[in-house]
Amino acid sequence: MAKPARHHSLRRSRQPLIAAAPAGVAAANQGRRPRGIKTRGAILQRAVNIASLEGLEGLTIGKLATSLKISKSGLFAHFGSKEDLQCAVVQEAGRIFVETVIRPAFEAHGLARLRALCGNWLGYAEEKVFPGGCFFAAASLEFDDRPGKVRDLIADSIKRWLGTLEQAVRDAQNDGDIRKNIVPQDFVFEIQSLAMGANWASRLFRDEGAFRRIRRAILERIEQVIEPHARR
Amino acid sequence: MAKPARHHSLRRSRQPLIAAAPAGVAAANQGRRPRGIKTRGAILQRAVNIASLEGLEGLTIGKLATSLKISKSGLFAHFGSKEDLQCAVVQEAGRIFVETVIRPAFEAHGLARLRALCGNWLGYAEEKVFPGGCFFAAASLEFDDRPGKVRDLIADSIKRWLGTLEQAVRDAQNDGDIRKNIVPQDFVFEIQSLAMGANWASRLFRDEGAFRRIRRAILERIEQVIEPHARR
DNA sequence: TAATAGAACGAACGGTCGTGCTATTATCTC
DNA sequence: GAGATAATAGCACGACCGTTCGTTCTATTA
Repeated sequence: MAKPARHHSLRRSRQPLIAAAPAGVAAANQGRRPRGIKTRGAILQRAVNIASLEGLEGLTIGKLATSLKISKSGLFAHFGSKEDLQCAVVQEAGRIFVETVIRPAFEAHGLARLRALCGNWLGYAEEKVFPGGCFFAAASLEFDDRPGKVRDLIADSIKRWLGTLEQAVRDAQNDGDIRKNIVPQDFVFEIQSLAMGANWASRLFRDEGAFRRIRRAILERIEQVIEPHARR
Repeated sequence: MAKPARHHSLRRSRQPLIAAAPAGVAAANQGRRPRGIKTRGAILQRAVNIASLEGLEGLTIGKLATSLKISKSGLFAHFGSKEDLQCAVVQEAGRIFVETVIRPAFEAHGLARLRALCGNWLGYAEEKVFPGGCFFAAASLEFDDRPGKVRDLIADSIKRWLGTLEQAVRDAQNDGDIRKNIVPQDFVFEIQSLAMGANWASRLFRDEGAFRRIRRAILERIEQVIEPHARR
């Protein structure tokens, strides 16, 4: 056990996942790169969708290869181990999350950004950017008891997301839009819990009304903590 | 595929799971019954704990048998299929949930019952009645995309739990303790989301403070909807 | 045109999964 | 006690898992 794990693990594209934004076009889809990188991108795209439905452990290399009509070994060579594949999937999901939820909200600031972040998240979960609902909600509950690289990656990604929300709350407080006695961490945690609950109920009960109800609940909760002059 | 699944599925102890309460002692642990029923009880007890950590799919018959020092086939004979084992595990978890969270709260009524239900749930999740946190939170997210008996059982169990909460809200409204303009379903949904968020964060971030913060948030939320005379 | 490196393949490995058959043991009834 | 019945063990199965290997195809470079 504990193989040396040499192999030709390509290990390209180590972007910081949530920070800074790589500026240019998406990633790994422009044709003027070694051939395999396009394949890797296609693999990841499919893998993220499957994993959001079946879980990161239920995503098997054999089924993934079959569904892409390539050989198991050819696919495997792109990653080197199942754990590395899972890590790559988490990073890819994080990239999509940033592009869908976070970056568009960064055109606004303070309270408006907070509202945009919440709205984008609900849209992202409701419109099924991933067919299995919020990827990180599923993945975090699946891996919360399994120590390792995958779990750490998931926890870090979610921590960064919560940090982004908290910073928006702090900015809004500095702008005088949110009451100063609100503890950003606690407040963000409440909102995030409501959002996860919407994701949960909509999937388990096939209750699409969950998003509508939770959207209202979150907006109300935000109303409660903002200064009168910032009310809508 | 689609095996006939005849087999000798014993199928004892089909209690209604959450309704009515079977009155007498717990279940299947008193010695004056056929011997196998004690074994079955011991299997389920261990299975529930493993499943709460590894998931209902990660719970394998081989590992379960090994950890109980009995043979795979001997264990298997008690259930007849993995799906039936999973169903039995869900029902056993439901039984424990009822005993831990619901029944004690039924000594109170209306608003007091609602407060007890919420408090008991937070205690149940925080004190790790199941080592993997709330069993149903994990199971529901694992199975929300897999149609079948197991999923239906999980969804029904959770629906009954939410129904119990909603009835407590309605009773409190009839007592004049909770404002009449509150929609029980929406309100229960908010509270439940907060509770699930606490379970989620405490596990993913090993953040035990999550329960303290969410307990306060839930109590505050209840305060907001009760009539002044019922305030604490 | 020849040499080379990357990408994909098919086959196979050891292991574990759920499941089924058959034999053995323990328990209960007479 | 003997016989019936329930409970458990042993063993084997086919399927699929992640992984490794050697080979072949393809495209760029010399």
